[in-house]
Amino acid sequence: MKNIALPKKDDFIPHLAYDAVIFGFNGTELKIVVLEYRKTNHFALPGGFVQHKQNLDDAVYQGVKNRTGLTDIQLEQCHTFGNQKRIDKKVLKDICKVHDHQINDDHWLLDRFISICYYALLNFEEVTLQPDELSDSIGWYSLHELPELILDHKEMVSKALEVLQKNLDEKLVGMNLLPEKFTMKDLQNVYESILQKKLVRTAFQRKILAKDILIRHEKKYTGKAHKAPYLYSFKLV
Amino acid sequence: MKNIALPKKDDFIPHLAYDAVIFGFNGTELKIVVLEYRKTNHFALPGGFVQHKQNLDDAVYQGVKNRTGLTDIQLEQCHTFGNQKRIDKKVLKDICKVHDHQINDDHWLLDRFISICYYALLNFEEVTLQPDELSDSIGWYSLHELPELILDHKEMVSKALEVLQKNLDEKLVGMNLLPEKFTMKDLQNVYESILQKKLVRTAFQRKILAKDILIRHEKKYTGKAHKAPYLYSFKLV
DNA sequence: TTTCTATTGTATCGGTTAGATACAATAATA
DNA sequence: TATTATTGTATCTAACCGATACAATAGAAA
Repeated sequence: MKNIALPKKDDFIPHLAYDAVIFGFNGTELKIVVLEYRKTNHFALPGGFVQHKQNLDDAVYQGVKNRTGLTDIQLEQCHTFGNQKRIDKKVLKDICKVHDHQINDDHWLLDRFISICYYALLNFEEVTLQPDELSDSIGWYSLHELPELILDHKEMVSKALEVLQKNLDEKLVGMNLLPEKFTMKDLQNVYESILQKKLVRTAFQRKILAKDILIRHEKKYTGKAHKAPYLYSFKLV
Repeated sequence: MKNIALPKKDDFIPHLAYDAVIFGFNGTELKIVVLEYRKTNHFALPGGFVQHKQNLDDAVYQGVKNRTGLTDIQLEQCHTFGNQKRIDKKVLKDICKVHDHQINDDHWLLDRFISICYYALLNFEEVTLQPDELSDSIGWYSLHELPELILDHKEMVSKALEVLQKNLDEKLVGMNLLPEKFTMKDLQNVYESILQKKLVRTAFQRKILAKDILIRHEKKYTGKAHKAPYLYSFKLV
């Protein structure tokens, strides 16, 4: 393993970071991307810093791409976390030590940081996560089985989910959360996973069909002993 | 006029600012607080910087209090503006020059800043605005008659209004915007000003009364030749 | 082939909500 | 006393949602 160079102080806006809550759906459950820093047992959301010459939004897009391998994702801001206590020197020292960097207490990486939290929603099955060199592993974790996260990253997840739920009806169409063709039950599963509650099947079907956003295709024969559901796709506006 | 000391670089987190959109209601219209920097003809939202030892929320509360004289206001975050181009060296130089401070192009106040935008709602009639020493004037401006604002402050106003509209039904907005006792029409005016559209009178009245959040008091005789409306106040939960 | 079972698609009933309309009550004026 | 503008409320209708019912399956079991 080669040692990673630390980010250079002068490249970045000091005291400012971003973190991203990336939601994915695997057909059953809502999951989020969490990465583990090499040999530290520290789990965290993908995050990073903003360069002096970068737009904030661009920095987040690029940074998430670099750290996860994900491209073409639609990130949206959800909250800025600015508590003065959101700092944990031990965590960062642990991370740096693994790469043979001893940093002092006054190193800029150990400063107080304000972090702007973004979130995204994407199709779990159409992407491959690529951990960067800092990370030992990167993976999808179920919301109910998250490892302990560093700093206030757990709070960020809660906030992102809250914002996602609030905007669900406006946001979902066009989000490539499902394969091209899907059943009504598949779609209902997405809603239920995000809203974290059961929906009434008949009312859900009626509501979605009334929106007139779906095209009905052939039936999907699953081999099960019951009526086969139709497949649908989203109407492209 | 005595000269104002510039904020000291080392006290504050560099490149980081906040701005606040403070909504008030005068019985007819929604207005916001805008201040004018002395003798510069530059109008801006009240804003400032975050000290190293301050929580972000606290910094905004304190800063808004210092710059406007407003206390006990409930500020909420609405968006963080991080475009790299949100900078206007001329404006800041103008402001500093008035106070006999010549600043060079590389002065930290002319750096690129990321600004976290907050908003608040308050009772127009119960507050007195106190401009700070930087400001020539501070005042309430109708949304439709805003002066030209520096940087992207106009965009901040739009964003804040959007967030306010989205959260209107949960927020019980009138509470902060109306005098203790008010008529149903007063409350409807608040809603209409915020939503920027006319509401159906009878449906509005029915909806609000159904919420069971109002106490009905005596009638209000205005001297007009028609039935006098009841006065209401909010039930304190 | 017939029967059985689980699931899907749709219709219907009742309750709630909102816009539209109607109208009685009323405060001051002509 | 008649007039006028506004307020408070009731009613009609349409839209929407949960609950329920039920027919239409697709395959397995008998």
